[in-house]
Amino acid sequence: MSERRRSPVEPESIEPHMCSLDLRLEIIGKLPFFEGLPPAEIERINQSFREIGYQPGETIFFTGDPAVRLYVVASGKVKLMRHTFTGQDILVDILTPGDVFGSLSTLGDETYPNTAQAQTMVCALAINAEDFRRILATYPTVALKVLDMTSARLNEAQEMVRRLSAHSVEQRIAYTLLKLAEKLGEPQDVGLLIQMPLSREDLAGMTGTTTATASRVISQLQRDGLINSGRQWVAITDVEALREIAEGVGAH
Amino acid sequence: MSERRRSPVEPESIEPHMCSLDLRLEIIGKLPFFEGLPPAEIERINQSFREIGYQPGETIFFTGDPAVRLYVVASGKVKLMRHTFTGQDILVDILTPGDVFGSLSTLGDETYPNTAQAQTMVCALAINAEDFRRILATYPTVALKVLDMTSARLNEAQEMVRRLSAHSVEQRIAYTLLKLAEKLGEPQDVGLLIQMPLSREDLAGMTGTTTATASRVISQLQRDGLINSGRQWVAITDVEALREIAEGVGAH
DNA sequence: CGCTGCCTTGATCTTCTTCAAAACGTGTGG
DNA sequence: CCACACGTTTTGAAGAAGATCAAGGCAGCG
Repeated sequence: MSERRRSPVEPESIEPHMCSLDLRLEIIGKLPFFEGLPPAEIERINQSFREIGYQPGETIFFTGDPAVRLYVVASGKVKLMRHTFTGQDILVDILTPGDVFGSLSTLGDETYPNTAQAQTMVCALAINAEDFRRILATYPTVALKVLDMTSARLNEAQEMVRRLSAHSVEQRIAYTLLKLAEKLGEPQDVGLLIQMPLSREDLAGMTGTTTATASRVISQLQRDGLINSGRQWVAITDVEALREIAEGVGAH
Repeated sequence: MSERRRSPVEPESIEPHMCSLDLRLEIIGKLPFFEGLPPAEIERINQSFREIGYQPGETIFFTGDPAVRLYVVASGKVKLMRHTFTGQDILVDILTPGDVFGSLSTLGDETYPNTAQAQTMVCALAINAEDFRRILATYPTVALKVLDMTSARLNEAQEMVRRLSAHSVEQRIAYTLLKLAEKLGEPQDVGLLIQMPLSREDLAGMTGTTTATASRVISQLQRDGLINSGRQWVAITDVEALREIAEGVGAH
C-alpha cells in the first residue's frame, strides 16, 4: 500500500480527430441503430447531423432547457444526472458510444428532464428532434432499434428502482460496480478496470447514498480484496465474490 | 372516525362485456397509438390480437417466463412488479388502458423482466411479439407513438430513481399518491379518490419501504387532514399540502 | 360468531446520515 | 526536486430515520 500507482484510467483526451469530419460517416454507420442501412442512406442521414465536441466536465444541456435536439454519443462518456433541491446530484445513467440522449419524445415534454454532462472528452452528434422523427418515420428498422434501446434502458431503470428499494448500500455499490465494469471494463494488471474517472461522489450519486458512506464501503471491499481502487478509479479483482454480495447471497 | 365507510373504490368487476368481441374494434381504435389510423387498417390489425380476461389477483406472466407476447391493457389495472430474493415485491408501475407491457424488445431479453398481475378485473389484448413488430414496421406513426410512450415511462422510472435516492419515506409516499391520483383520481365526497384497490403493502412496494412504515405515514397524513383512507383505498383531501410535502418545501 | 386478512402501534435495534477533522494525492509554481 | 494548495478520500462520533419483531384491533365474510 506504500506505493500506490497513479490512476490507470487512460485520459482519452488526445484524440482530436475523433470529432473530425473525416470519420463522421464511419461513426454514424457504426451506430447500432443505423447498422444494416445501405451506405447511400447513411450518407443522406449524415447530412442532418452535426458534431459537437465537449471538454470533460462541460455541460451539454441542463434540466429544464428547451428540448430541441437529440444527441448520439460518438466517442467518450456522458453522464445523465438529475438535480435535487438539496443540491445533491443523482447520477441516473452513463452513456457510451452509440447511446442516444436528449429529446426523444417530441410530443411529450418540451424540456429536458435530465442534465447531460461530459465525463470525458466527448464527441456527440446532434440532430434536430423533428429531423430525427422524420428519419424514424422513413426507416422503420431504425425506429424499431431505437425502441429496443429505449425499452432496454427502461428495463434497467426499473431494475435500479428495485435495487434502491430492497438492497443495502453495500449491495447497491457492488451491483453498480459490476454494471459499470460490464459497460466499461478493461482487464489490466490492477484488475478489471472501470475505464472512466469515477469519484466516490459519482458512486454515491448512482447508489443513492453519501460520499462518506460510499467511501466506507469501498474501503471495506478493498480490505476484503474484492476490488482495487484509488483516486477517481476502481478496478474489480474478484468479480464472483462481488456478484455474490450484489445478489445478496449470504447476507440480506 | 366512529363510522368509517366501506371502500369507495368501485369494484369494476361486473362488466363482462368489456372483453367481448363486440367492443374490440372500438377498444383497439381508441388505443393511443392506433389513433388516427384508417378504420380499414385497424380492422386488419385487429385480426392479430386476441383478448384475454383476468380476475383480480391473477398473474398474467411471471418474471423469467419466456417473453413471447406483447399485451395492451384494454380495461382495468395491471401492476408490474419485480421480486426480490427476500420475497418482497417491488411495485414498479401501474398500467391503465392503453398501456403496453410484456415483450417490447424481441431482440433483447428472451424472458419477461417483470411480473404482471391483474389488480382489478382486466381485459388485455395480446399479440405475438413478432406480429407486433411487423405492425410497427408497417406503420411508422404507430412506432413513433409507442416510442413516445416508452420514453415517457423511462423518464418516470428515472424520476423514481431520483426520488428513492434523495427523499424521505413521507415525501415518497406523498409523491406516489399524487402520481396515482393523476392517473386514477376521481373526485368524490371523501376527496380525490384513487380509483383502485391499494393496500399498505402496495404502497410500501411502490415507495421502497415496509408496510409498517407506510402505515405510520398514512396515519400521520390522515391525522393532519391531508388524506382520507381506509382498508385498500386512499383519497386525497388536500392536494396542495401533499404536493408541498412531496417537493420537500420546509423539511428535507 | 368466529375466521381471515389488513391495518395499527409500540419497543428495540440496525443502518445510514450528518458533521467535522484529518490524511492523502495530484498538479503547480517556485 | 521540493513545498504548497486544492480537491478527494478516509475516518470518527453522535444522531436520526427507518427496519424488524411482535401484539393487538378492526373490517368483512362465511
